Amino acid sequence: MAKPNIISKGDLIKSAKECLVNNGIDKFTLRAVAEQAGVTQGTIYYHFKTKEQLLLDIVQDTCESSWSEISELSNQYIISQAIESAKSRCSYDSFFHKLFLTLVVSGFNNETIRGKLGEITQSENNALTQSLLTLWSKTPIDGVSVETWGILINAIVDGLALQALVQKDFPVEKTYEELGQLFKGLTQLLNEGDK
Amino acid sequence: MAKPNIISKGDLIKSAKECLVNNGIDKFTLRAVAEQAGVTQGTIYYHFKTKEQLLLDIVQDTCESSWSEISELSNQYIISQAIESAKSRCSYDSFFHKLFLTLVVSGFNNETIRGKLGEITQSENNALTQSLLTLWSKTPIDGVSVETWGILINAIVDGLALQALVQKDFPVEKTYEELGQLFKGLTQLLNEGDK
Amino acid sequence: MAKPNIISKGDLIKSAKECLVNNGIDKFTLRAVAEQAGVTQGTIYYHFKTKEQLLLDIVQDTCESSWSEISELSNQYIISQAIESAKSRCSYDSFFHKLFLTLVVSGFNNETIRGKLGEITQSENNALTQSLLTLWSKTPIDGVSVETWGILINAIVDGLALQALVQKDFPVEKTYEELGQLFKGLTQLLNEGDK
Amino acid sequence: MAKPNIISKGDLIKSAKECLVNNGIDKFTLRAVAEQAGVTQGTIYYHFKTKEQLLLDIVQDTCESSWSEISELSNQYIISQAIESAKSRCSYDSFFHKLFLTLVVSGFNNETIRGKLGEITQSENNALTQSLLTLWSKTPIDGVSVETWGILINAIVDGLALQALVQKDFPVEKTYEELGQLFKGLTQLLNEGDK
DNA sequence: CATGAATGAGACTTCATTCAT
DNA sequence: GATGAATGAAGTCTCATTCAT
Repeated sequence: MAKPNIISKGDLIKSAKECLVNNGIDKFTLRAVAEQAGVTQGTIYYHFKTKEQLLLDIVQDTCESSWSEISELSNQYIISQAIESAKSRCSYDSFFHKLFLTLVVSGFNNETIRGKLGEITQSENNALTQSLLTLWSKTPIDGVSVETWGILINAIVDGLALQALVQKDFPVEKTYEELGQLFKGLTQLLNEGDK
Repeated sequence: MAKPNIISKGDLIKSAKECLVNNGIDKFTLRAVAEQAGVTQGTIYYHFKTKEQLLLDIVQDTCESSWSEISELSNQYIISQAIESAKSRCSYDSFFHKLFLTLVVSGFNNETIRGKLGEITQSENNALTQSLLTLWSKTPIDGVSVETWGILINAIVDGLALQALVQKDFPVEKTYEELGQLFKGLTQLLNEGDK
Repeated sequence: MAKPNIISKGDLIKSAKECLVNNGIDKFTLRAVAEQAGVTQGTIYYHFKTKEQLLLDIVQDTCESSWSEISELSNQYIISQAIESAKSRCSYDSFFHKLFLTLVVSGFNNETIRGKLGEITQSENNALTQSLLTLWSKTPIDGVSVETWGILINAIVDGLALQALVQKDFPVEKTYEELGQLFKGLTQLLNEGDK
Repeated sequence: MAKPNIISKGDLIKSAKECLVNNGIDKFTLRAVAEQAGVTQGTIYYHFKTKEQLLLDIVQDTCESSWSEISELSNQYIISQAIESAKSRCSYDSFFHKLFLTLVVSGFNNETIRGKLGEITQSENNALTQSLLTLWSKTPIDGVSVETWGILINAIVDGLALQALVQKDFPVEKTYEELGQLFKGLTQLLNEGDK
């Protein structure tokens, strides 16, 4: 009774991600993943040695997606566009941030996961810093390195997402609007300082 | 064979928190909690109707602790001290943030938990805004309301904690030092603007 | 739905032994043991940490039973009675030897089990040697130490049991009858030699 | 992607035997056999209808090997050489006896296997008896038929092997040395009796 | 108050087996 | 001939939960 459906590893990972986000971490069962993907549990074990390996592959996949976005950012986009993208993922039901935070929490007891998430976060910081450098000749506020600005922006994006995830009526629109103003203000400071 | 040890609900909650943070969410079992507290599983059921209720009580307890800290903040402390306290909890092994994020992730599938965490986050925002108002007569950067500054600071604190949790060598010291400089810088802007 | 039936570890081990012998080693499942004992699988796990531990306890129990028999042998019985007892366990459906051989085969991949079975076998050898020494002043055949006679008798008993287990029509009666004659003959040799 | 390796049934049986002995009966899986043989599971199903059939073929093959040895024994070798060969297979890691006992235990729940093993054992007994008859004109001990001597020798060989399999420091050398003495002694008895 | 024995559902995992290619 | 993808039943084990004592 073997149906060679040829379901790919990628398909399974996608189903697994949905499962993880929709069912929550403690109902993230292989049975649920199998159902979601329309295969049997055995099939999952044909592709992934263990549940942990599946989770690891989810992390890997998530990081790779992030990385490709980051690469585009550093090359083509400027800060304002990065923030625009962050805003679009800042909501009470953000798939992206639910997934990310769930993985972070899983990582608390799995150094491999934790390490990978750490790397990707650091890459984000670096990319943001590079982007800032194309915008600012120097820091707009003395004592705050552009490197740290990169870290802070990333922190703000994650921190706001976190708030939006727990506050149904979080003012995403307003906050991001003013965050934009903040950047304008900072950039203006630089120009004034030049005179 | 009943030992009238008189273990309090609070003791159990404390043990449960430790369990949750140390063992991770998927090894957060009632047996583990019982062992941690030095009682049997039955005892837990004497105090909590279900496991979910225990989790809810953990959230409640955590929120209450937070609330009492917030109250102190609004009344007695100023921003710089709040930040100092945030820095002390920003580390790779932060019990507080591990607990908080674990609860947030649990909340993704439990509106009660999520709601409580949302409330407490909002309270933090408000308290920070109040604190800022005692420091700043108006916003240091046009277009960014003091309310939003409160939100942003809170976001930064959580976002930095998140980074520190996944990056073993995250530069906590340096980042918080420069975050301090940022505040000084902003406050100075206000004073300059006054002239 | 907890019924405090108070089923003892010993009861479970007994059921497990029956299961092992009746169902065979590859159908020796915990479900089968549970059914045999009239409890649920969970109950088994309450008493034994793992399936392997249950098997180990079966071995231990079997060895202890053997040991108590051996002790009686050395103290009260003489060789001929030991052989009588061996004969009674020599059959196509011998519970004892089926169990023993099954454990031996399990031991091929478990040094703990193997070690215990080795110990008990050695004890049997020793006991037999002691028994022989009360019967024979010296060896009836030059060059064969009484120690070795002990080993050989034990080997014969096991070897015959093995044959009986695979040959439906093995002549147990006749063989043991002549084995008795053999001992008589050997003992007689000694007496003749004395003259 | 079919590799016409032309792996023979015999090769698979050999791999399966190794698997059975090395991994033990409960890790005797078709996947393991396939790996051992360097083919995929499907290939095994091309050659054997079921796993049970493979096991049966292992038994068959083992019996045939035994039979050819036995034939040689009856025709060319004398008892002392048979014993020499038995000694060489009497060890803590005897592939032969591990395999044989494993098959015996499997046979407890499979009459086909059991029957075949019974037959081969009986053949061994007969061959030994025939060999003895070329050596002894009559039994060295009254009341013990030469037929029974054949059975007893076979039992000793298996029984000693069993002991060696569970006792790491079983005195194989010494025991077989004295077993040789025993035969010399018995043969001498005959000669003395002739006078 | 608290325990310890028991449960039953469900989790992860393995494995013999099938079948299109 | 042989493979690899898939299945589904069954196995080991965990865990929230119950309840008599």
